[in-house]
Amino acid sequence: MSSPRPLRADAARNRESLLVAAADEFAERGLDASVADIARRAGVGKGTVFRHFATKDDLIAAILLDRMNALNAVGERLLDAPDPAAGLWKFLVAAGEQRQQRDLSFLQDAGAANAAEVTTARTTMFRTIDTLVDRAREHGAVRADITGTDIVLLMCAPNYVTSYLPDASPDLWRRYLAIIFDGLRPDGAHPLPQPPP
Amino acid sequence: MSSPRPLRADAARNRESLLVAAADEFAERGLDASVADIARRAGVGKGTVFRHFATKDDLIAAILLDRMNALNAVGERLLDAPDPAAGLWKFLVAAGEQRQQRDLSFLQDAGAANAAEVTTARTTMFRTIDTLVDRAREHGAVRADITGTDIVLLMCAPNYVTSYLPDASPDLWRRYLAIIFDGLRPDGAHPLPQPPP
DNA sequence: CGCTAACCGGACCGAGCGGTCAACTTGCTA
DNA sequence: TAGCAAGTTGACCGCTCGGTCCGGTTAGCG
Repeated sequence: MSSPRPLRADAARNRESLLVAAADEFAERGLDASVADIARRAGVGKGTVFRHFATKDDLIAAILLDRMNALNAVGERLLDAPDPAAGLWKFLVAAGEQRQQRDLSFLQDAGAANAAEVTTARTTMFRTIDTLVDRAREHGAVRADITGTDIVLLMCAPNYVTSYLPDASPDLWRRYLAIIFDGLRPDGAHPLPQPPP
Repeated sequence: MSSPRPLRADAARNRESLLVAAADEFAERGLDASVADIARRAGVGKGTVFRHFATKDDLIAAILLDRMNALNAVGERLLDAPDPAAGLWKFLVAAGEQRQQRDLSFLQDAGAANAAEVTTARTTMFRTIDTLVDRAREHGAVRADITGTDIVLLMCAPNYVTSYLPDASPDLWRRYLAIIFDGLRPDGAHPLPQPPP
């Protein structure tokens, strides 16, 4: 199901430049960074962008896919960690570091987030996290009333909250990840007012 | 420094319609809801929008101001609550409920967020929260290494994380507020990796 | 080395945006 | 109730955007 013919050398180079230029440009200017600016940053013409990605949404989907696959690789490597609690923690740190380098969370709001490939990558990630959390729970490292979905939602929060303070330490998110992680621990847990989603 | 002449009756009515129509439209379509759509929703012409608010940013600033003032009123009323822990909790719930009704957090990203009036309202809110947190800390209800700024940042998180699940219970944010609040408690707290901002 | 299919670039298009303006309507006051 | 300042309106402007297209360029194979 992949390409019948490999990309020409220059085309492959341009595709890669475009992907990183687009990621940078989106990180700086937000969701409505213009395709023209992305092309300029990559050092190619605007037409080249649309040759590689039929629409702007397709470009966003490709970026999303790259990042999710990277995270999935980390998660799967952590699945058989000796200490499940540390495994979950390391996964959350990896996710935070990815977003520290370039916060592209808002790309999830674009229509591209529903593209088939992105959806399957997301499903894979959800399943990985579910397993990570199950093991940590069995190990007594997280409270009983927490699910994988809870972690999926909460993992984005630390970077989000620090984005309101653009000139703070780039590592500040680690503080809030630690606070939230403390809230996930079994000791001192209070009953939750709402069931998990 | 206020208006030398009161607004005409129909103008005052239109201004109010515009404010709620704009809030609704922004909540539905995000930051780039068009002025034309807002005008249509309010049942007025586009020119009327610009008579009341010189630019789109001014309109956003007016909405922001309304919401912050409402929250400030709640906070100040809670300042002399008998139980400081409950006071802080109630404030966070009020903030969550405001965002549950209409999530307009992204308006903070607009240039309008730096308008003079908005900035002073925000400063007021920060000071109120600082006091709320100080009292709760003295009362032993939150851990010693937490500041008011921490709460300012974290208070937005519960609604944010649930926005990734558009079809979940509208009260789901209360679950995550409770988890985060558990992380703020003194019992079972682990040392934090980063200093407060 | 020469041929050609793949690739590139940027002028161009229509749509939609924020904002302006001059002609028209209406609430308020004397 | 008459007059007018205040308010309203929608056509209009300049601009930027995502996306198209075709003439010129180039990588790679035989």
